[in-house]
Amino acid sequence: MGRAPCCDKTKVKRGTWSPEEDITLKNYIEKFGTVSNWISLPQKAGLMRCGKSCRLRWLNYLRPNIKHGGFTEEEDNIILFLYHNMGSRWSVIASHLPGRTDNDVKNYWNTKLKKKLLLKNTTFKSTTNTKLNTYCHGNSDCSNTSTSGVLQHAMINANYQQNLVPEVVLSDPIQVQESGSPSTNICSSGGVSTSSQEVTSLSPFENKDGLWPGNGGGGAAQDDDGFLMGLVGSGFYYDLLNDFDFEEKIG
DNA sequence: AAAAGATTCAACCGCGATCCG
DNA sequence: GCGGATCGCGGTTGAATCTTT
Repeated sequence: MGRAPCCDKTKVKRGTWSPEEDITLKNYIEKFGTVSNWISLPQKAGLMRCGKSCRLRWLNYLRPNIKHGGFTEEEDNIILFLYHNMGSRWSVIASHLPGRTDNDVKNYWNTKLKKKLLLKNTTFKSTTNTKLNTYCHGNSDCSNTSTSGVLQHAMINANYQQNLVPEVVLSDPIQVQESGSPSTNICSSGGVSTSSQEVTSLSPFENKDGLWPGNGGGGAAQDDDGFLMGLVGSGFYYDLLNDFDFEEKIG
């Protein structure tokens, strides 16, 4: 015996919503406020629709302050970052992007960002003096970096198993100077550990347990130009999109 | 100009989680 | 504590639109 359907599909309209239906639904919700029971809404509002369909239409399209299309580069980075660290948890990812819905983010990932990654998912290379665009947090001096409260929030609160985050292999090792707590020894295989050392590769957000860093530690790493590489709390982050573009940018 | 192929994205589906009597 | 009802999510579909041939 299968699962009972949420509504009688022979008695509800399906497919694209008409402008009239949109107005009816919007007017009803604006008049009566937050919906406590979506299943009974269509009947009350006079819509020949399934309650789930109404909910979806409201959340993904009619709700105020919804943004469609035109994802910014920062949004791309946030999506990439969160996807690589927690997988396809679209609602969580969308919650860090004001005005974006999980459906929008999912579609954007499946149609554009994923392809972008596949096209460039080869060896990651950097060179000396290449300025990684990093996000940072905690005790770090973030003056030279792009910061994001959204990401800081995500980093502190998430504790997901690290997976899929590619290691950045540095074709020319760089000398970095760490400041802050020496306990921020989280980068593997030649990563930043103590003051002034050569770094051959960067493994973001990996500590000895293979988990995301918690809140604590903190420190800053600079390359030999004084550019802050960006230890983040107890972790490290580099800008995925910029890294993907390294070979194009550097040649 | 037309056909074919590719892309986009709104909407649907079904399942696990949560709520509530 | 149990079980049915509902919610919320991620995966998938398919019609509409765009691009290429």
